[in-house]
Amino acid sequence: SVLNHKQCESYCSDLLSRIALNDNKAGMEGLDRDKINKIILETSKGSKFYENELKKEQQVNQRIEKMMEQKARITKEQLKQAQAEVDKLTCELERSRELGRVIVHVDMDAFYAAVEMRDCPELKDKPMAVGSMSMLSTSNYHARRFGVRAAMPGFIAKKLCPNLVIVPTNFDKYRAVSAQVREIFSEYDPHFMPMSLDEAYLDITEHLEERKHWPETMRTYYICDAKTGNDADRSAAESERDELSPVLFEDSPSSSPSLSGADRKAEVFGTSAEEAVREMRFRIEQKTSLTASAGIAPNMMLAKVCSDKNKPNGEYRIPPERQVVMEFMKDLPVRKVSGVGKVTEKMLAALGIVNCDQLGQQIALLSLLFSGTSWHNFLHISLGLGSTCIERDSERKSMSTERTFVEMSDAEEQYSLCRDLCQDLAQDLQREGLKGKTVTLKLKNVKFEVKTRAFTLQYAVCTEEEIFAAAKDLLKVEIDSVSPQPLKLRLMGVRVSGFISAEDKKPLQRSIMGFLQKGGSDSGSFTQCAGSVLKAEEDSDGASFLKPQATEMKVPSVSDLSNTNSGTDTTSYVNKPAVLKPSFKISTQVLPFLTCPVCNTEMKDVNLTAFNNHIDECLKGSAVDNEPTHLDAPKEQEELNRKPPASSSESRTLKSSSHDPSCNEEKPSTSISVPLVETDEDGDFKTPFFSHRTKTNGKRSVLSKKKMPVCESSSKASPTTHNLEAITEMSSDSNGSSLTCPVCSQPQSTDDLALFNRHVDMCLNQDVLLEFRESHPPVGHSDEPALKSVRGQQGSSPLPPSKKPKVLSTKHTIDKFFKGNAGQKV
DNA sequence: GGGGGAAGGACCA
DNA sequence: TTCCTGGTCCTTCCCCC
Repeated sequence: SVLNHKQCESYCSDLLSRIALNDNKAGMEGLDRDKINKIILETSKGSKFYENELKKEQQVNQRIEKMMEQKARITKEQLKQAQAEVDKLTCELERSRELGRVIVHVDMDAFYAAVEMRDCPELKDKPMAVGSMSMLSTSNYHARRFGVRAAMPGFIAKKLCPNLVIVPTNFDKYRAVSAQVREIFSEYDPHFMPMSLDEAYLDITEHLEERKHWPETMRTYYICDAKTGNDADRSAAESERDELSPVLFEDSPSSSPSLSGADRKAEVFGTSAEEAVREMRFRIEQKTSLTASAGIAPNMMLAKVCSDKNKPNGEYRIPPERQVVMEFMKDLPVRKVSGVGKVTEKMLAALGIVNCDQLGQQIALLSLLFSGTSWHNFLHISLGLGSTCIERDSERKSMSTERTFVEMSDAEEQYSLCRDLCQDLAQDLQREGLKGKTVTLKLKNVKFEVKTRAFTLQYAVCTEEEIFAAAKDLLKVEIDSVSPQPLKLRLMGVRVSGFISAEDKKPLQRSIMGFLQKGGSDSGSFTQCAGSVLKAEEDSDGASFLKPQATEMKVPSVSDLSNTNSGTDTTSYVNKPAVLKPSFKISTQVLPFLTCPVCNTEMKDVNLTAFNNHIDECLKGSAVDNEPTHLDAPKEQEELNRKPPASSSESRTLKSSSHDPSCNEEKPSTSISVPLVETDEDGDFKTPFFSHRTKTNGKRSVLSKKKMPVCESSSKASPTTHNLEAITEMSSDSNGSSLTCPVCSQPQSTDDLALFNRHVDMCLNQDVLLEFRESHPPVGHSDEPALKSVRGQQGSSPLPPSKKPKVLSTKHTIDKFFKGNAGQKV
């Protein structure tokens, strides 16, 4: 109501250019676009989706404006220079033009729809689509006449075509048909490149060479007879299909024109490329009752364009002659070329470029307006050049899973979904034997705004727990960023990328467990990264007991490690047993013997809780109890589950982790013993497994740098938790001017915290640590961050050598922790 | 200041 | 009532040399 006429017009024009009918698809020629667009517009208007599309469109318009301003500043001299460069490059490209390969792009016609029509013949004459009211995957040619096409929401399609039948997708079925088709592809090119279930590139150059010498019998195919041979069991409906593919209309071309005669029994195919491809399509139709279209050309770019030329059930060939290629490209709309989407199309249109001929004429200008990659691509397109080598077995770069749902605002539900996604993804990763270092969380809010948040771990992960540990922290930041408002989501996804190569999977360094088991052989047991942990499980049957503990040990995350149980825990999602499980689990493990890194006492048959307690005692400087106590698992579990009293020394918590809703700040609970916490270069705490940065509301923040609490509940932490704050409290004298070294119990001046830190470092460095460091130079991820957290990074940086700070800064150690947080006490 | 890596957004099929 | 998956490119930022 506030828009004037002109604004309204521009609004509609923006809308249309974005969500209007895209009739760049076979079977959609000559439609009444205005009428269809009006319906789409009316149905979409006012929706959140539409508003977002409009926003995106305005961004594109801004890009175009910027581009036009840039264009206006280009001088004749610049253009001349650019033209010279383009000419030079064109000459080089012409010289290297390769026309010797025969590349085929095969595309099944309306694939999903065709499969459904085949299996349900009554659909054949009706407009139908596959998908749901939310989104359609594809439509048949009847429906396309109404403007119904793939990637259109079902409810809009219904407006366009009220009689539309929407069939749900059945991917198992499509996969099975796809496998049949691929079998045929492999006979023409064993290394064909599938692009999706219904599409593939083939290089049939070698096949054609061989084919030349084939006798006619090898090129003869018999028509499937439903009443004879192997297909005797086929139903009447199936027999009927053979007469006409479900995607074909009565006047559609047949893949085998000569079959229409009286002699329909056999078909002999020639030796040319066209004949070979026609044979392939014939065989596909015989085997699946579905038709395919194909493009034959000297490169992939051209073949792809060609396959669309005579759809459905047709093929088109560009012979390997430069002149013919150039002629073909001349009138080709740029949008027909794979890789040119609606944004690029609009940007080029703003420069008066619609077809490939115009594109070729404007390359010099484009070279001044677009990136090198982009304009080189434009130049290739305008010359009709493309890849002549079908990339085989290219490595997967990422794996992800995402889900769209009705609005979800409840944090607990969101965490639960996040875990489900991680579980699915973990299964997929493990199925393919992949492990990746980067975990990305994708969120789409109810306004359709998409955000991705990622962090890269120090080692590759593949288990649900590991992925979730990272993903939930990313999610937490997003939830917190809008707090106290709820985060309203409509999509969530998790991705793992940065897959490691085979050699990276080798274990590099002993873990803290190996370190603590001084003298014992830890090779093949605990290893430094999750990937290696799994390897250890595979390699060492005898070490199977290590499996859950070793894996789960990696799980603690930022939130696990940065929250001290404040006593008000039950409602918080991070308090779910599933999240805390790792901390519990590890403490129940009983190991043959461990060596205390402080007093160097060897302890036999000790469980980790007892061992932890022992180190606590050592660090407090009190009497060392060399007799390990065994806590039985249920008792320990009970203790760990118990809420710590506000001020009590009775409860012994190995490490607690919770989120206190009353406190907005994070509180790290940094146990000195087993739970793994390390500092980053600045001495701030971070999760032991990764550091990451993320951007929230345009401002970068470092998730790992969770500042110490200015939170009332911090003082309520159980003293037996032994976080650094507690140690400070215990160690500092009454006037706060000195600290007692937790190792040697000697008072040290705090005038220079760096010196104090160095002193603690020296104490800890002695004996076991020194020996360990000498025998285990830091490589990649270290599993001893718990110790590092109190002694700084000196000599034990988890960073690879290249990233190690040259100067051992005083910043990144305990002093900063004291200054920044418990600093007031100091 | 440049190179390289990470993160995040956008585009495309 | 507007999908899912995966690849690529570009920009920005930061660290390191």
